[in-house]
Order: sequence, then C-alpha cells, then structure tokens
Amino acid sequence: MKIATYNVNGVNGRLPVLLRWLAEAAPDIVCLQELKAPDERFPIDAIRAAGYDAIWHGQKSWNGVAILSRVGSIQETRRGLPGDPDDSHSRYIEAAVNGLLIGGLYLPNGNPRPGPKFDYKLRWFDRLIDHTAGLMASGLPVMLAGDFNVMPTERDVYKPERWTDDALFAPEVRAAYVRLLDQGWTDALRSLHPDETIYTFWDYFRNAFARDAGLRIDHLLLSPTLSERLVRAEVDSHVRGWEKTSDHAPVWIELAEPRRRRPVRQVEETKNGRTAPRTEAGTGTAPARPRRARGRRSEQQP
Amino acid sequence: MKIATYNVNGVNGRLPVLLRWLAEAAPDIVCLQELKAPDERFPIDAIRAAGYDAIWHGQKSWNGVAILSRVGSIQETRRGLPGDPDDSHSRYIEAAVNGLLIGGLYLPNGNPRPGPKFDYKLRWFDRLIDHTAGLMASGLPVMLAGDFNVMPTERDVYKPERWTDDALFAPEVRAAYVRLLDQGWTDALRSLHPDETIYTFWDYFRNAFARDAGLRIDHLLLSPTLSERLVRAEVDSHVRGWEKTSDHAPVWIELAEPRRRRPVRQVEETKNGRTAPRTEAGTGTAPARPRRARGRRSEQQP
DNA sequence: GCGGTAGCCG
DNA sequence: CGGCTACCGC
Repeated sequence: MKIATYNVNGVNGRLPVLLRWLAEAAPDIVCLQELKAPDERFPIDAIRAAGYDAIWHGQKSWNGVAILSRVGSIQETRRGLPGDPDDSHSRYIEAAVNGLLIGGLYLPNGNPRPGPKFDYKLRWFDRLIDHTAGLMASGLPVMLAGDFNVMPTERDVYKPERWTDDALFAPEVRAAYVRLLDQGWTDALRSLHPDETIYTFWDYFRNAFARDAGLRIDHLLLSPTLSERLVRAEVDSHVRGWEKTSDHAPVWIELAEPRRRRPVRQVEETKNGRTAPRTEAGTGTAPARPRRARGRRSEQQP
Repeated sequence: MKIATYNVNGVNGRLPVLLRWLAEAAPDIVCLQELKAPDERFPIDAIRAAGYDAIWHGQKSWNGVAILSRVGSIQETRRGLPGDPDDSHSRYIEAAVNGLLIGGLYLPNGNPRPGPKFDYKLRWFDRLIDHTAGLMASGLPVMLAGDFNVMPTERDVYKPERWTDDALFAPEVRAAYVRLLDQGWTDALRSLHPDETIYTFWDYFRNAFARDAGLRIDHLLLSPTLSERLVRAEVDSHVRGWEKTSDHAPVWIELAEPRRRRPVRQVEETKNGRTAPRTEAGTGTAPARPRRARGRRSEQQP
C-alpha cells in the first residue's frame, strides 16, 4: 500500500499538477495540506473522476487539509485538533482507511519568532502531542502525515546556520518534535535513508529548487506496528520541477501487507507456533525488511 | 504586405497566444491594443525572438498600444494623441513602417452613458478626427488601425436593439465614426465584405463566442491610395476559440505592392504611356481589384 | 470571465 | 515567487 502526503499550496490552482501526479504516482491514500479553499470550493468532482474518494476540512484563503483514498471507504474520526475550541484554523483531519488510522496535519509555520504566531505554533504542537499520545496508546496501526513545518535535524536544512532563528528550526520546535517521536513514532523517510540529504520543500524565490536549497519539513510518522511494515519511503522531487507546481514535493511510503494474525478459530490447528510470515502475493519473496534508524534520539539531536 | 490589428487584453498574460498567432499568421505589421503593462514590462525579448521589432506606449493596468514589424524599421512619428496635455491614457501611437504611415489606436470604451467616461470618449474621438484630418491632407499612404469601440452599423452587432444605449453604439459615437470616414477613409473589412455578418469581439461571459454573440469594433481604415491596394481583409476568428485567449480576435488586411511610379529619368523611354501595372512577382496575374463599398454614407446610415 | 492591481502570507 | 483575497474595468 502506497501512502503519500502533499502540501499542494492551493488545491484549485494546483489541480492540473495534482491530477497529473495522482495519475503518475497512483498512491492509494493521500494527505493534502494547504487547500486554501473553503469546503464548498474543494474540487471533489475532479478528484472523484481521478478515482479517489475524499474527506476534507477547508477554510477560506489559508490552511485546509484533506485525505484521499482509492482503497476503500474513508471513515472520518476527527476534524480539528482537540484542546482549543477557539482555534479556527483547519489544520487536522483524521480517518480510518483500509485498516489504518491516519492523522493528516498542517502544523503552523510560526514565523516570526518570537511573536504570537510562534506561541500558537508551540501550543498547537503541544495539543498535537497530547492527542497523539492517545493514538499511540490505542495500539492501532496509526500514521501521522503532513507538513510539520519542522526540520528535525541539521541534515534536513540546506544551510542550517541561516535557519537557527527561524520558527521552522527553533530549538523549542525541534524539541517538541523529539517529544512527539519519543511517544514511539518512526520518521519513515529518515529511517530508510539515515544518511541522505533529503528535502521536501524548496522556496519559490531565488531559484531555490535549481540550487537545491531545500528543507525537509513534510513527514510521515509511523506507529510501531506500521513501522515494521515499512518497505520504501521517497520524495517525488521531480514534481517540484513541473510548471505551476507547489513549493512542496509529494512524499510517500510503501507499506507491506500486514502479517496475518492467526484467526482465533484456527488456534487448535497450529499449536504453539507462529505462522510463517505472509509474503507478497505470487512473488515468493518477503517484503524487504526496513532498516531502522540507529537510534531515534541520536538522529534528532546530533 | 499583411497588416493586422489585435486587442490582446493584457500583453503579458496573452504572450503564448500572441506568439502562437504571430507564428501562424505571419503578419508583416501588427498594431496591438490593451497592453495593460507599463513600458518596462512590455515583453520585447519574446517579441524580438519571434522576429519582430516593436515600439510601444505602455501604461500600468490599462490601455497601452504598440506597433510590431518584421519588414524594416519602425520610425515613430507620435505617441499620444494631440489636443489634451492632461490626457494620461496611452491610446495612440503612430509610425512610418515600410512606406506606410500607421496610426495604432485604442479608442475609449465610454461606458456608462451618460457620464464623464462617455464625455471623454467623445472628446477623444474629436481629437482623433482633428489629427487624422492632417494625416489625410498629407496625401501619404496612411492606415488607422485598432480598437475603435464603435460598431458602425446595425449589421455589426449581434442584437442591435440591446445596444442602443451603450457607449459602443450610441448615435453620437456612430456619428463621429461617420465624420471620420468622411475624411476619405475606407473601412477595409466592410469594403470587401459589404453584406457579411462579421465580428471581431465576443464577450467572455455567457458563452458569447459559442453563441456568436459578437461585435465588430476593431477596424482598419485606409487612405485612398492604400485603399486601391487592398486585396483581402479577414478576421482570424478561430483565435478567439483558443485557450486563454483575448476577447478580441486579430483582424488583418493584405495590401498589394504599390504601383511603381515611373522614375523621372525613364520618362524618355516610355513616351506618353502608363507603364503596365506591377504584378505579383512571378504569378503573371494582377492583384485582385478590390470591390469598393457601394457608397460609404449609405453603408454607415442604413 | 478574465485581464490587470494591491496587500497578506509563507 | 506565487497561492489567496479583494477590487477595477470592459
């Protein structure tokens, strides 16, 4: 199963690019951010025509998140992050899809720092951590995906020294990200590419993409049972080179099929043994075993 | 020689369409209107790359006129219409190109009527007539081309009764157009197509082009010596069907080569006779004799 | 409807 | 730089 996150920076202005990428990449589930459209202007018809169902939480001009699926129904479990009834931003949507619980999020940018927007970012991050603690405790297979507006480490910034005072790289924000990961989440992209320079965002100005002056701020975080199924994680950076493209590139992971739990009624048949791991249909090879990051904390705080 | 006028409605937003049409139609000289760009944002590099030299009179947001040529230098003779030093609109540009004097113009729309904009239109029209009187008196081969914002007759409007109170069809404006023509100008398109329904503009709204709900407001007017050379006059209406197109279509004429005047020193050689008319190179056929309109006044006031 | 403008945001 | 919101003009 292929699951992606993509900050589209305006879902209507980006529609041709989004549809082109959906057709090319054929993801099963997609989290979108920065719709920049109210609910009634979400382009559901075009997305349905491309073969996807969707739920969305829109807002005029800013923010806005959605979850698309072409693999079964989307059971919405939450829209908006709990913990502040006065928060009017559309930045969180959560749904059960195809046996997974998926939280799609667009964390506040937080600039300038210091300032009220930065304070809002930290409070939003705290509320996220409170909420995801419960998700993690549930034991369900859960994924958090979206634009976190955090570069976790110096490796995730093209010029770290220029970003020390920025809300995307501030120590408080990176510390919050570590607190989140410490709940047990695995940063999918980094866990499979521990040493690579990988970016998911390049500014529109100053030829940032051509210079590869990028940031890694779009993340897919996996709960432990999902992390065991992770076989691939990539950035479709070529999409950033298309005409009229977003300043973000799509990021995606490939999950192996879950190991089948022995049905209860079959316990009698295979006493005291684990069944052999279920392999990919017909190939005869087990999914590649993911390389886990060598230690989450040392990754986050080099 | 092929000469065109085209209200592009934004020369930068229209650049792909303009270049496509230039490549397809290969006009020798083009008058453009509604550049909607200040002088420094005129896309001269792209136009040069397409093989044209240009002069232009820009203005931020509105109006703006230009003359393009791929047949020799453009000698600018005037920018802006005389008669009102306080007039800040960029609506007139004039140049000598390839043996012709060309006035490119964008006459005010004038709506709503009555009102100050309508008054401005009438005053601008009067100033134009004053100026073109001198051009006509000069005896030079002169062409006036552009968006006149006047439908000369009922035949030039898809639904005349709906336009009687509009500034584009108001009696005062049509009368001014007749006063202009009475200086001796020939409306090129109508003179070759006296009975046809011909439009050059279709509104963006209400599917006007699909319904052929159009207006004929873009004109090429010829002084008598040029009128004698007129062999064709057409509207490239298919361009109005292109993607991201202007609400106007390009209009163009074909002029035969001028009859060569006998050089003075050859008078001795061909006594008392006119030389044969110069024919198109190699074809052996004389240019088609234009059908003149049956009577200009009766055309304008049916 | 579709050019253009400005200011806001990232 | 390029989304968005608005407005203006035709």
